[in-house]
Amino acid sequence: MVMAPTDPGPRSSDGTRRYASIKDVASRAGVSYQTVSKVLNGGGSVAPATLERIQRAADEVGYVPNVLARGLVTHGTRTLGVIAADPSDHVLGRFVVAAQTEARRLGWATVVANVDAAASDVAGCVEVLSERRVDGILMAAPQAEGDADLGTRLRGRLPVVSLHHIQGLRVPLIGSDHVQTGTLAVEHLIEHGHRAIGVVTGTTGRRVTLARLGGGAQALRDAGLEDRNGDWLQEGDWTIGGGYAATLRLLDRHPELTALFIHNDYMAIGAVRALYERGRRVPGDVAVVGCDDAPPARYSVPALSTVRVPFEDTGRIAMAQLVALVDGEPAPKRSTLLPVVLVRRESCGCEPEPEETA
Amino acid sequence: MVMAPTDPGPRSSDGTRRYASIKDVASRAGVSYQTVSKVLNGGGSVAPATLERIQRAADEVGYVPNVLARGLVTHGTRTLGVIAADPSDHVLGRFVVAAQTEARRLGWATVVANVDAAASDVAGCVEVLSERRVDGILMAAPQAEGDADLGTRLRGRLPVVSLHHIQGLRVPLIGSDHVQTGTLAVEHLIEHGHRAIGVVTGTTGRRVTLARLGGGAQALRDAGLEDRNGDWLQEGDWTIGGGYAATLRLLDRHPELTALFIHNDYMAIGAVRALYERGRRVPGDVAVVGCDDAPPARYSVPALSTVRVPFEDTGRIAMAQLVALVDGEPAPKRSTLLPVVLVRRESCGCEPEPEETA
DNA sequence: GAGGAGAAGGCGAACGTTCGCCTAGATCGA
DNA sequence: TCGATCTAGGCGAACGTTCGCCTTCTCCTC
Repeated sequence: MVMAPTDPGPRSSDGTRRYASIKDVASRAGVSYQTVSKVLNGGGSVAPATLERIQRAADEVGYVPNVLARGLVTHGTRTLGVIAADPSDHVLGRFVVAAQTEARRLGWATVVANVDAAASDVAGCVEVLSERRVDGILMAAPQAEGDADLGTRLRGRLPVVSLHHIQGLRVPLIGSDHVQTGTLAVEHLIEHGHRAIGVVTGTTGRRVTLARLGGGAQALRDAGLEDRNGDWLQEGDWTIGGGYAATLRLLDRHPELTALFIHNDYMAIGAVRALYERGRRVPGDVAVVGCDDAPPARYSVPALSTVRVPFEDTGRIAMAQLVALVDGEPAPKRSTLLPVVLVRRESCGCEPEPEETA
Repeated sequence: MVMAPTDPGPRSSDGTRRYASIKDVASRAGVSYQTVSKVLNGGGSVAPATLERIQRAADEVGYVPNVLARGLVTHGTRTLGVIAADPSDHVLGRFVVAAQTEARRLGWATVVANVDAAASDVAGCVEVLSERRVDGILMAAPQAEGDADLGTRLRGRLPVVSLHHIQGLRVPLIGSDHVQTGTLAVEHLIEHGHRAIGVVTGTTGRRVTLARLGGGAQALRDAGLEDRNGDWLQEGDWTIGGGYAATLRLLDRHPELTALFIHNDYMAIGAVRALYERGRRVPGDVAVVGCDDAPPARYSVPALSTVRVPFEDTGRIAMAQLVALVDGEPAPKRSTLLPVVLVRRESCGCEPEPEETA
């Protein structure tokens, strides 16, 4: 009795298991390897019997195409790179996953290079991606906004679509209407009768921050109120802890404040905690409106009023745009701005609207 | 006057900008391309002048090595793949980023393939990664635990290190001590005098869930209490909303409960909300202990007592282990279990310990 | 029964690298 | 002066594909 081999796959000269190549398939099927290539790519004319034989052979040896070799000759990898900021920021995480799902739907593979919170290594990410000859890049690392190098590093080599501005490089931007976000939030606080409104901002200088700030200021002017600046604004860093600390500073400077506009929901959670520790009730003493509609917002106590940002849509559309770009369609002339919507819950003082259960 | 060319880089026959190859560098430096290869890889003996000339030429044309071509001949890409569950779960996000940072430190590049919450496409991820001939895979998609195919798909081709069990495949596992997590949490509730302890579990059947459950049961037995099952246990799905709903069910079945052990902090946030809506105070009426020490835990109102899980360490160690494996070191015989620690905050009824500011 | 069309599949070259081996010249010691 | 040794760099082949073109059959039509 002959032992069945434990593994039919081909081996290298040193005996280790090797990926089967197109040639292994060919010799097993008794054809030239070019014919195998033909079959695997669905082109050319091949007799049904041969086709079936080749397909079976491929299965038997466990053939996995070598994208490296293919890319070498086709000058394309059908792979898109995503440079993502620290994905534990759920907001970007959702964006990235939506983008990847869309890419797969369109027949493209994606690889993501994550950069840590400090964005210390965007350059490294670009390198990793271009060494692998991705066909395009989706930038989702707002921390890299100030990176002057990035523009030159990316210059013209590859199609790029970005969530944020890139210095020295004109790329299609996509995102939501941050100005509107600021306007909606502050308008709503004004409707509730608030005049002494503090703001916990995102990172200073970041475009989102500027836009949300600008939208808020506009709402104040529209209501005939003066736009107070200076220490009515405190900088946060998008984290819960940052929001907590900024709120504490705000309360020290302006104990008379009755409302808070906070540039994201995580900071808003920190803010609510800070208010709680200082004995202020939300919304009784201080009303709070955040941004993003992060998952905890709805379930906080009190439930957080916020401006919902369509992250999934953004990811989907951004990726679709990138694919179009790679396919040679002209870049859109203007940035894409998705609208946002105010979600009234408890922290602003509204009777909450009914929400369907998740 | 001659116009300076806007871009010195090489172009393909159709006029589009092309990546410079080693041959472009060679002709510019006046040497054979093999010599360029020698220089770029730091091997061989080359005259200092030539070396400098080559390096300058490489800079001038903006040479970026082609990992595809290199991989073709070296049979290795110095790239590790990570299969990650939906990274908007911050907990996995932190793990992944830590792992990637470690890989970079060790001189390896990483690409991550994200799979959505339903884990509908782990197979696709494995495919994407093996087509790209990554040298090893780090699995971080607990949703895929039940995937029977996965094992065969991965079988023996590549070194794998995993965060979770993979059916039909013996791979080094790494994670934290989930049994201890359960024990610590329930012990602590018992210390506070609780006897009627409800549990909101993670996804049924998942190993983490089983382990945390087992640890809790052990704590009860050790205290001479009977381990109540059945409807003292309600299944959540790790999300805030899931925790909220499970807690509501629990309160319906057992209004007499005085404590809750919840298998992660996000569900715990939902639980606190549910208790609040039913008019129960935390910790006054019901004590709550979660797991993970997610960022919001510390800043919730009340601050959430929890069992801290060392995600960053896990990611770092997992990646280091994978690199070792790829480098040919023998696989560790036993799974790696990192210890966890109880963090007493407000929701269990303790005086909170002082914490340093983040 | 010659000519042509179409089907089936083979062949060679190229993609951008690495790697081992080879060669030409310089240096050196006896 | 001869050969040995070293240095600097060239050469050919291979990696796993794709792609355009070529060859051989078979079958049909007039």
